[in-house]
Amino acid sequence: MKRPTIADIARQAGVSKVAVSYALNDQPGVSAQTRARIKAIAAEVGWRPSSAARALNGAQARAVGLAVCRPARTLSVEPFFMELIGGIESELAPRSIALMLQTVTSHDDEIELYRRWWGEGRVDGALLVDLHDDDVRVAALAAMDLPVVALGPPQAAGDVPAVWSDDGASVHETVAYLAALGHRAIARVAGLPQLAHTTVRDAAFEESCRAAGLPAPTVVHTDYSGEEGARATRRLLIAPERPTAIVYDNDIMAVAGLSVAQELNLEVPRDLSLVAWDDSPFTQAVRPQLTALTRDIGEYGALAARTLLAAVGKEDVRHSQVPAARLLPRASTSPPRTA
Amino acid sequence: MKRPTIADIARQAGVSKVAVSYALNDQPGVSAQTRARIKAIAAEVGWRPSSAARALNGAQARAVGLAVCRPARTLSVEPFFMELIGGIESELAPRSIALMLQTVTSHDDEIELYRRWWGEGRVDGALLVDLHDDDVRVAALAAMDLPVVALGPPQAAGDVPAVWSDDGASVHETVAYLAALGHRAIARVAGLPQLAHTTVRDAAFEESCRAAGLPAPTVVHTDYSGEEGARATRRLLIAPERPTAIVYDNDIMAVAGLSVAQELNLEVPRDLSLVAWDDSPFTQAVRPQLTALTRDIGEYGALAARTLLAAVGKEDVRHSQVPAARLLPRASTSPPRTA
DNA sequence: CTGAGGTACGGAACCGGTACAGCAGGAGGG
DNA sequence: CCCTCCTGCTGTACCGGTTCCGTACCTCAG
Repeated sequence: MKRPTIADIARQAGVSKVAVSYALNDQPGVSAQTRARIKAIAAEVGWRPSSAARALNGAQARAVGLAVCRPARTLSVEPFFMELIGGIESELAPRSIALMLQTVTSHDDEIELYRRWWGEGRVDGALLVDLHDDDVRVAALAAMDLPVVALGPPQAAGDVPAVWSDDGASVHETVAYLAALGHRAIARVAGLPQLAHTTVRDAAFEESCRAAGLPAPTVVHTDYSGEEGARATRRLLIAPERPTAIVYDNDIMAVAGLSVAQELNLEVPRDLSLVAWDDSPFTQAVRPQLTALTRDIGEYGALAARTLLAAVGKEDVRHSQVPAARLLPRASTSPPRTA
Repeated sequence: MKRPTIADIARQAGVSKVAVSYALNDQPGVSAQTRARIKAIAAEVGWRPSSAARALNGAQARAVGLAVCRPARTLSVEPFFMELIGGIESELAPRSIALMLQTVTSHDDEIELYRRWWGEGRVDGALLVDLHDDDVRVAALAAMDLPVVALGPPQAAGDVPAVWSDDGASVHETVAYLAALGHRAIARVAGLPQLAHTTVRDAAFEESCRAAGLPAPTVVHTDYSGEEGARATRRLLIAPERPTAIVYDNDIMAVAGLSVAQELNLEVPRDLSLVAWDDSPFTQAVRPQLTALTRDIGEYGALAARTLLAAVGKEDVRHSQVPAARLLPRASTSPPRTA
């Protein structure tokens, strides 16, 4: 028993395929009575429109693509992605639009994947994540007329509409707060240096320190993993002039950093203040609970999805912003002992 | 400028559409010379096969579906899902098969979603996760002839082929280990009681304690969140007969439990031993590092994907197993003080 | 009673591929 | 030299919808 088609329904109802098509799509051209009869039959036999047949007539694919350029097995290191996907889904699911997810290993592969998806008519648009400085994907995607929305700072997105949050403001708030507490030596354990938002945060960090009259900060770049976060922290803490506060680019490195501090017999926050970028259940699960830069990642994804759908709908789409991450002071920050 | 079709290529090459189709699909029926010419033209104009047109001819959708029945915004609480998806992708991506991901809020919605995806020809098969006892989805999916593979214990999967790991063996190993250390009062902070693997672990836990000659264990069920993990731990530790060891059903609750113990001035592992189910960067980031039940979640997803692809290919598919989670002792377990 | 206009429906073409039968022309065997 | 087989290609139908256009019928105004 194969899937029923509108031809089957037409035969049962004693009308033409066309009448069935009109009836099921609520288009004028059939009487209310016939429409009801056809709909009843369609419901009874469990008819579903073939997405392939629809797409063939130039209709939309009702799916958007998301390629993630990270090793398939290390997607999990940050809760960030699942939260983002959750937010995206919260906009797509009610509209019955699916998310096509695929991991790739290089930007070239990613471009090729989008080209294929778009060429094959499998997606109506795409989301670009992990924006790099001078990102090769931006120009490539713009050139292929695929509706795209980038998640990241506008200056890295070129002509592609970007959804972003003002990380610079968050950095400034954090540095100003630490400076007000009396910290002068503030270090930063940053993420991958080629990511555009890392560059933005790096620059803002330096600028904020200068504005607060602090010496230039030490910045260590990592791959976001707990191990590298721990190693960076160790390096910072055994240096002759060790910082009294460290700001981490994600939650897992901050937790790892806390352990290293305890390992070195430093008391947090008395001997060392810690700030985590991105709040998560883990920042609250450890003791002391970590001061964190919190933002609504779900809303970030949701706004990106809404923006993309607008772009798919041929609307003129501009950059749009979600609120910057807010500093949420907890027990891991205090005035430094020497202050 | 719209997408080129095989008709365009046929015109340029001066042959029929059919010849082009044969040439591009490496089917016999055209000379090597013509084939090369056609392929050159196709590459030049950037032709891609329309997935819609192919699907219309009964071909496959080259996509599999995964619906997750959890609130969209709380997908992130466990790294588990991203690791699983990473593993699934590692099998799908090389075959150019996409993963359709959608979150739903009820099992009825989930069934309806699969019915739609399948009816619309958008997916070739589906993965079933978070298996419940007496899961309504199992029978519903089996009835609609959609190739399905369930991730969970076979006894909950009914006629659907399951990919599973022997949680009972892992529980047994853990309890035997704790008993050997001298623990007698072992408690368990479990996940959602309606999940099939929770039931399996609950039963195995009780059975293992009996086998080791220990009193019946206290089991507290939670929603996997850090807050509930903390509350459960607090309740266990302030009870008159408090346990000397606690086994948690995920990593985040274990980390939260560790904090609660420290809050109550209990030293881990001297006063309390802790075991986390599922290893993650966080179990190693806290001090003491947590003894964990570790398994290759990526391989779990990969095996599920391979099994599903076999089922899609009409192969006769049976239950298959990944290795059970192995106990990895770290610093959070030791003999109890009184022993 | 006639013609205009609206309603309800049917016929045919089309979207972009694939499957299958048919048909030239050349090679090879008897 | 004729018949068969193989090669290389074409024509046509088809998948399951949508859209354009045509047409029969009914209603109502003039």
